[in-house]
Amino acid sequence: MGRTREHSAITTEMSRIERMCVERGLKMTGQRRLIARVLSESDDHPDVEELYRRALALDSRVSVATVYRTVRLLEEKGILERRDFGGGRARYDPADRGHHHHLIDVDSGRVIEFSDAAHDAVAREIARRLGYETVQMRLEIFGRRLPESAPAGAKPGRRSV
Amino acid sequence: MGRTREHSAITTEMSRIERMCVERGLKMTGQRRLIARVLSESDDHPDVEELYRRALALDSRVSVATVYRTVRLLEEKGILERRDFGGGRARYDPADRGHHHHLIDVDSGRVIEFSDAAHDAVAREIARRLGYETVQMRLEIFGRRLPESAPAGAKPGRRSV
DNA sequence: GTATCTGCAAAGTTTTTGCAGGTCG
DNA sequence: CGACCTGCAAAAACTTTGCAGATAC
Repeated sequence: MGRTREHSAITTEMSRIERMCVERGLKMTGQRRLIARVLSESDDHPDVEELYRRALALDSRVSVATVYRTVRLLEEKGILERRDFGGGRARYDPADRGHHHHLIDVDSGRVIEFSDAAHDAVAREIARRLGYETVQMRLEIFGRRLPESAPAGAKPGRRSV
Repeated sequence: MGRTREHSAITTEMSRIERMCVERGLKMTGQRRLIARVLSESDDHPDVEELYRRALALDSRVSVATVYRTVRLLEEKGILERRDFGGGRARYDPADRGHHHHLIDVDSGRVIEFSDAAHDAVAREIARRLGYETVQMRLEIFGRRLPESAPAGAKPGRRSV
């Protein structure tokens, strides 16, 4: 919580997202740098409201309108992906984190994130056969724990299968 | 445009969705019957606006508010599934239709339904590897039309259907 | 310098809700 | 009859936009 206020101090380092912005020739303003940093430091799927809150905590010189404008810009540039998890708000996910899907335990409600290149290839091939190039995809599996040799201490977290 | 106009004639038959409502003990009003019928006769994924339009064409004694209230009710009862295909509007899909996935054209908003046994097998195998038995799954592919025999004048619009 | 960006607030969209009257069971 | 439903319009929730001043390159 207690994020120190370094403000616009000796920020020698460029955030991961900012680097992508620069690579794409975007004009970098203080606000964009700020939002890029917030995005780089987030490993969840924040909505605009949440991004705005996190940005404000670092520097008050930013408005919601700018957050909206920036995420839209970054989405157009392929830096962010917009996700619709329901709930009426768009949520954002840096595109360089790779796709991940969700396995939802129907009994406990727990969500396991995973990624699977083979699956994605299959899905992309389906799209191609239908005449489409895949821009984004979302797979949600609802499942029930197998009673088998279940490893006892299974921990939540991203997994590659 | 030639939607058959049986109107409120000798509607001896109960629509598919209406039957599901009755089975769940819902009070059936004229509006709910109407909306149930529209849903039963639709084989796409209409949003509320579109449902309202189709309902109005059959009987003018219905309001958007009631359509919103009804789809929410039917969703809670498991009769409808709410889909987020982007475009800002929720779209609805009767839950009793067979298992299928969706390919969403990000430019036109059009939705293509498909099913693919090979894909489902892959997904089931992923779940099994994670220690889960698949109960249900949902795949949504967002794609852009491949420049095959594409006519030159296709402009990416905000959305259509 | 100049094209672009930003904050503010007002306007747009989509969905929900308060209320008075109407309907189902 | 009593509980619930509906229409209407106003409100809420989320996102976009017009404009004047500020800023990056």
